[in-house]
Amino acid sequence: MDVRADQAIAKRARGLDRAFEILDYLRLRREAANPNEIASQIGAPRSSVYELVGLLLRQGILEHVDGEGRVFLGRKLFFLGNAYEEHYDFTRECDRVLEGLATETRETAQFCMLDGNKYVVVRMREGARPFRISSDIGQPVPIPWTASGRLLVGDMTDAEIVELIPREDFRLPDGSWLDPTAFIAEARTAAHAGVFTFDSIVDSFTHCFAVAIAGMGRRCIATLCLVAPRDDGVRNRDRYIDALKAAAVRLGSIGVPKP
Amino acid sequence: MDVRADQAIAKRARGLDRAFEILDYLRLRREAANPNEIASQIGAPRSSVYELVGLLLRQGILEHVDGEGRVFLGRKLFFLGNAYEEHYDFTRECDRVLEGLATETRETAQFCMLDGNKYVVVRMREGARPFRISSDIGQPVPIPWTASGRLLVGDMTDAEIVELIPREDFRLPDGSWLDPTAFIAEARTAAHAGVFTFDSIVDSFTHCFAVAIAGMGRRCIATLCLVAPRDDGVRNRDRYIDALKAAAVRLGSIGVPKP
DNA sequence: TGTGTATGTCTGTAATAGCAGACATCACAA
DNA sequence: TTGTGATGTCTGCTATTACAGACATACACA
Repeated sequence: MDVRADQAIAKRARGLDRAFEILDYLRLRREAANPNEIASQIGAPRSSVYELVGLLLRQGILEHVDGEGRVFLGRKLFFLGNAYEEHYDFTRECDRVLEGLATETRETAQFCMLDGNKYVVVRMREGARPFRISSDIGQPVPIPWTASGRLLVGDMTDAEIVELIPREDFRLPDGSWLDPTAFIAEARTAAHAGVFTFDSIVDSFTHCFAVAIAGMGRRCIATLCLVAPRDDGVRNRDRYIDALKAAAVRLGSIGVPKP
Repeated sequence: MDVRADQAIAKRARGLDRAFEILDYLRLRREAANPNEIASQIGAPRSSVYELVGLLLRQGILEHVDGEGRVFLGRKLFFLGNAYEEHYDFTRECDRVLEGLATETRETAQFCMLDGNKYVVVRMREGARPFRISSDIGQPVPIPWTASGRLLVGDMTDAEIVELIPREDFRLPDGSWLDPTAFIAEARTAAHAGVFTFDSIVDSFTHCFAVAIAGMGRRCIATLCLVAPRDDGVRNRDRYIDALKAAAVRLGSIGVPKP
């Protein structure tokens, strides 16, 4: 019943890969689940999931969340994540920079990165508007849907870009098809300028501004963005870009491990 | 029957366990390392570590940090840690509370938890003194060495406490031996009062104040602490305890997943 | 009552993962 | 040059594991 008809023979998955599948499933679900449900949702054998969940519980990577059965990400992941954060020491300064951007422009400011082959908002500061614009933190979004996406893949080769981004992610929310070649061309332009702006393609009322933040090795490892109502965006274009570029400079040492 | 001849038979370790051994090693080392060094440091076969590091790199759990070979904790762990943090939503309020405590008392305020069988400072706000007192974030410390330790194990049974804490952790930094029975007695008193204070046993000049923060199910899942010079601690004892208790109330809903 | 679904446990077994160890480099010192 | 240690790759063997599937239980609802 669960035999992948078209594909090759169902291969036996590695425990480690399954384990991280479980963790990622819980992360995106943002809610506890019992092993049974995890198994059915990620399409893994129940007995395997039960065993792995047991192992992960022993490690503190997962935790029992209620009286019965349901588990969620555990404290150990929190500690490991903190160690990453501390090593690449950007959170503190990043929050300050976002604060400054949001105050100065009154628009929503975001710090974004790639998570594997998706774009995610890592940190955000909402603007000072009656109706604020915001996004979900940590929610994966197809790279081609975002201004930052152009910058984040800007230093890859054409082949790397095509290989990284799932083909279906070029299908935009409105149903139209973004030609990968056109996307790559935009990425090249963006990488060269260090900035990319456009009327958002995930809605009809925002204009997005993104600037690149380079890490140690020249690469664009993150972006700073402003999300503005379209008319404001057009009106303040130069000012916003200047503000973003100045902010990016402040975060310039990002990605450099602390001394 | 489980023949637990610990050292006798060289057991073949599970990949998952080894993987988390690697992650924990890097976390505590706080610096990148190459697989060869990791293997020798954690006492694992080189070939196994090379394979596991490869798998973890593919998953984004580890990342190459420099041109060659050396790896450190990866971005995926950061995302997973963030998801934990968001779910148990305490960081933001916690930082505010620490800020308030540090401002009000001018002493160093800390938020502490157990990481497995060790005590760790999770967040900290230094006090407003010419010579500030501080600790390393995330560094494991033997539970019996700390005031918080009494509270954090206060809801376990005697047997659980003895099983949890490695025997050598009852050897205090000054070389003296803390009888586990005495420690457990202190833990009982602390659990009952919800507070524990003492002249620190890791140095000769601080007095520590700790209050319990209870999660959903009555348990003490974290503590708030103040670390003061001894004379100040004695002088302001009641005031500090009141401040901590008030702060703990503000964090009372901690551990409750967001609605 | 039976029937179906959701849950957790336990087993046997083929597939494979962890390991030992050989091999190949490179850097540097003697 | 030779020697020594640190580094990374590769292979084959077998102890272990990921899996299928049986079993057990609890709770629906007809």
